[in-house]
Amino acid sequence: MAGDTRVRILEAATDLFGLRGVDSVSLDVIAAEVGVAKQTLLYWFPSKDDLVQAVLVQAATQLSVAIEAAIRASSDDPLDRIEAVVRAVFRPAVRRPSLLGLIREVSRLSPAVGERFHAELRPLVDRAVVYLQTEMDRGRVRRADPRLIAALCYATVTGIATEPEVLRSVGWQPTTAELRRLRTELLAFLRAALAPSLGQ
Amino acid sequence: MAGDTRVRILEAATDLFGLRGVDSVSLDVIAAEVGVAKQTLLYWFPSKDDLVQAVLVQAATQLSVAIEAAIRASSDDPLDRIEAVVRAVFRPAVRRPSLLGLIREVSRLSPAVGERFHAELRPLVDRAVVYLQTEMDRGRVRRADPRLIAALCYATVTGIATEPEVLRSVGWQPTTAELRRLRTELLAFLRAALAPSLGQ
DNA sequence: ACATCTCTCTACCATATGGTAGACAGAGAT
DNA sequence: ATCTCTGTCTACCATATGGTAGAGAGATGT
Repeated sequence: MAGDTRVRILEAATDLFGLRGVDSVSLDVIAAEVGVAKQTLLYWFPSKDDLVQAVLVQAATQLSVAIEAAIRASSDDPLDRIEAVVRAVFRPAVRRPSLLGLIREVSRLSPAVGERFHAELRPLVDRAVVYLQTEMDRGRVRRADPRLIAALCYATVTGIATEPEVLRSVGWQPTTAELRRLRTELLAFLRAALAPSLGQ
Repeated sequence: MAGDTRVRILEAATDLFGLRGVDSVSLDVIAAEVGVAKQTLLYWFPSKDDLVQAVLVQAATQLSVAIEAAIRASSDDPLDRIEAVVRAVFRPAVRRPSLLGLIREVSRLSPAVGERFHAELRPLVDRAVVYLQTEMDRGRVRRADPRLIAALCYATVTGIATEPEVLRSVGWQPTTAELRRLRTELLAFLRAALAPSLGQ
């Protein structure tokens, strides 16, 4: 069972960190969740910072992979492609609600950890910005600052996926039917926001 | 100077909680920031939970007031009105970046605190949903689920305002000029997302 | 048989944290 | 003058937390 414990620790830590925040989750709690002594955690990850970093890198990798696959599988039309990416992010985010919440934690951690995390995602971001720019030039996406459009799309998706409070405020419930509605509305929202305006 | 200390505690706590998270900020740190003994905090707010609650209620009230004023002062057109609200939220959010970050904390706190916070904002949310519905009926806002549209707008604004990491990822810098650009793009994004589609 | 390596554990420890107890100083009120 | 109330402080405490030291059990290689 080599690595089994390590994997279980990573999964539990991902959920707990993403759900309740890194600082609010103690090593004891994670250990209890995994069903192991705290020492075992510190054997696999020499310090809490190491564990946090490993969790973040793993999350970044998972998202990257899902997104890359969605891009390759999608059609040529930019709005379809963006929809495919959103769907790809939405799926793991729903199966594991802590995933995106985790990313919000980055801003609170040490700059070093944040830097490592960014390095992991940088190529993806850069490509997205370049892609948006070319599609704007071709008139298939509303002309705007591609950097900020990328950030806004990300903020919308992450925001809606990580703020259960907001959805609760408007009477939304986390059922499958409601979830599908939410995804549909999210996609329509983004399509409208990105569609080229008529005067070009 | 009655209440002066109390106010200073509230302000420091708002900033620190919003910036670094409730659990990561100790009473000692807040006390040091205010320049006062920890005991003085516990004199004004009997426990940390009480302080958290007070901070949240104050933030909710501030936002409510700013939004109400913006609504009253705005024109009849729904997109203009929404723009006015966004500007109203954007201003305090920029002056005090911790304000919106604080709201994200709600989901992590005890349900009781969350409930109290929601009660404060509920009327505002309900009115927004009703308003969106009527404007959709009048054909001045893209037809969709008004509850989810409200949540999506909120997620977009909050997301972009509270995720400096994302903006940094795309090379954005927090200068005044860039800030204006961001606000402009955000408003254009929301306008596009909310404008009625042409086939009605 | 022995040594080594891997993995998990129990037993501690130093520090930080939320909170209690109570002293002390100043301002009115009587 | 003394009592009381308000606001701030110092001294302390119980607990939780990240981390260290090192032992024990089982597998593996020689």
